[in-house]
Amino acid sequence: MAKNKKTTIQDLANYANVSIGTIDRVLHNRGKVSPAKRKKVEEAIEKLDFNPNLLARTLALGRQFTVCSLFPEATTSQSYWALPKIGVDQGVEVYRDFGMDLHAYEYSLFDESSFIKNADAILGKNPSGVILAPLFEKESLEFITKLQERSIPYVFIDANIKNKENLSYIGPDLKGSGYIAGKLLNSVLEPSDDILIVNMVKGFENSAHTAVVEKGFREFFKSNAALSNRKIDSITIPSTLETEVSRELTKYYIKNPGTKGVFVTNSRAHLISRYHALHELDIKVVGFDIVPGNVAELKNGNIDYIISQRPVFQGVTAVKTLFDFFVYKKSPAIVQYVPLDIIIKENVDYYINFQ
Amino acid sequence: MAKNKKTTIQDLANYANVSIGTIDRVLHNRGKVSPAKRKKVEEAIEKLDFNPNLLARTLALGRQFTVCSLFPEATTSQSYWALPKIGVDQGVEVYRDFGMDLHAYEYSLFDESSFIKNADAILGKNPSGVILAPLFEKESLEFITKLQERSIPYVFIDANIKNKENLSYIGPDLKGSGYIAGKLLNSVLEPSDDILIVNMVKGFENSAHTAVVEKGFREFFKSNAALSNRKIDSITIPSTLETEVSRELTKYYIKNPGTKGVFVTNSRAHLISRYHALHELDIKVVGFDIVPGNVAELKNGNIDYIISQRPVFQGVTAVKTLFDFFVYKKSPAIVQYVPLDIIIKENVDYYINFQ
DNA sequence: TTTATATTTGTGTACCTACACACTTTTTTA
DNA sequence: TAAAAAAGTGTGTAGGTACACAAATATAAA
Repeated sequence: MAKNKKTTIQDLANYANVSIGTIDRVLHNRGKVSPAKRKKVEEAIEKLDFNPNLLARTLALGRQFTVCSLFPEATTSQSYWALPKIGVDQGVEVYRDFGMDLHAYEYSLFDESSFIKNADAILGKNPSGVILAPLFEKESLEFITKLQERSIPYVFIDANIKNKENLSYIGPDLKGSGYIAGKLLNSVLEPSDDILIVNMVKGFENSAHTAVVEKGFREFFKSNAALSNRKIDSITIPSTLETEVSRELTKYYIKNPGTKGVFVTNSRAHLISRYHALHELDIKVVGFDIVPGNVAELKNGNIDYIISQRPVFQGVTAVKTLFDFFVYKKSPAIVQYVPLDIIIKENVDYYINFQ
Repeated sequence: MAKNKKTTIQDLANYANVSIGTIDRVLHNRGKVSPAKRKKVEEAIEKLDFNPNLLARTLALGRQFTVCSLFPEATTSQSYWALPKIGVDQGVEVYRDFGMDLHAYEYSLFDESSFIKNADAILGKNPSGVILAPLFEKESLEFITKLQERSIPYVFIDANIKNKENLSYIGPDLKGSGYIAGKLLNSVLEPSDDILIVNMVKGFENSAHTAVVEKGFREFFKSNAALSNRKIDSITIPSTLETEVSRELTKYYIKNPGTKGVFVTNSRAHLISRYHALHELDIKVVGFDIVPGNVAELKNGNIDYIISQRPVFQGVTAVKTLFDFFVYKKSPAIVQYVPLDIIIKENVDYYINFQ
């Protein structure tokens, strides 16, 4: 053991009777060392339990890591996409003194060309790494092709495109999240109650995403014969405007008065539950993510369960993944599923206070 | 802005036409600077947006932080106390190059004198800070008195002693955790079903702890008139041995056949649910913590809900709290409640894979 | 005005690593 | 065998900060 003080390269040099230059050549396999001395040095490394000091190394190398993020724009501080951004900022803050540096870019979900424009801007920066939320599949593919040409590593966050050369995907297991939603909604319904799945799509978001969530949801009910003869409809509302949402829901509920549970496949459940409250409908709601709107509705009882996919943590993890790759050359797991937190009125505050 | 390269003290010196020595005196309020130069330097700090480089500072100071932890012993790698330990190890690993250094001590829950012995050993080390799980209240009070005499900062983890000079408490809101357990158990029971609360106490653990959890649990049922006429008993089993547990449960269940739900106030729910499975009893179980025994029982359906108080995260947070205090002189919140995660069969794996 | 004292300011070194460069020793080739 | 090439080894410096110490300047006392 003998780890009173940390072993330095000078300690190694003293032990092996060589200069620190030779130590360095051995450590970094830069050749030009006689077998005899190399052996002595390796013995020293072993005996003195040497670990390079990351601080001194970072300082000596003076490297700079520029990371670019490309996310959908957070229209207000209330919206979901504000959260991963906060996480990325937090992560970069931690590694700032290690030379990490962030340029955040945003694209509009209503405008593919804004994605392309920002992607090009990122390429112009020639970053060390990229964090991408690939909600536009086609444009994302073009972008990552160019990243690969330039050997710029990238991670996907929140949404995944499979079988690509991304370093890692950091986000939820979409199918699993739907399955859990199914279990939760089922737990607050009677066996005969009908269910509605609402896909509320904003702009040109990739709908393959919500399709997987829906599939997981339906799978829960299929997995249990006793539950599988319940009616489960799904509708897509191509807007987040109150009037549009209101009209679509009214249209549906008038035709389907047996609906007792709603599953909203993204973070906009509060738009639905507010409608229910307004029209005094006793319908259970399960949705995603701890955004302010959902929290308020959860607390006043209009939403029953929120599933959180830890958006802040996703951002932090994405940054950490890139850093570990740059500095420690550590290859991350290709898929890093975040925990899916089950949030109810009674535990939501603990989550809010800790992010 | 102009943050192309980070501002260094040399940059400040150039801007203010002084030496870096003077810069340092201003930065650290070491006096002996003429008002004129001080003003110029302060202007430089402002204009150039200077932030000291933590790496270089740490290297220059060469400080060493010795942290000692004092936890109950983890009898096997399966037991709860293995988890906070893992967290502490992870945290210390992060800050190792910043001079942080850990000595972990353990005490037996069956032997107060082992607590005293280890506490004395820690005092002998004269650490920079201490992480304490104060499960023996009296002995803990004596220990922290001595820590205070020596001005050694300490944090409580997992269990709290209120109104002490601890830097912070990092752990669950015990009352809230009981309340949530009540809500969860209620959600899987019929209104007329009876409930049993099991306090399984090992050694001389502080039972005030479980009393608070039980109080929170009962409060849930009191808060709702419709639920408050259900029978809720509680028993204390002063052992974790299978034969003891078995005898106590048999005794109770024979006299109380209406029992349909059990709440176990600590991490030993699997001992109860195994008994249920063995005796083919259809009794719902809610307990705490993702220990291997509970995970297995959750997966095979004998436990319905596990509430996790993020033990690993508690350890990490405790270390981070001390580090921030040492290095940034940042005073933490006196109470840092960890999120209370609701774990079911369907989401448990995400939690396991991420710790 | 000179000396003594206090105040202010600058310099050098340590912390640890990485790498360029220079120097020394050995081996190869003419 | 001398010169050239190759291999092996050591030195110096940068990177940013903190602090001891030296130096310079200003103020007070004689």
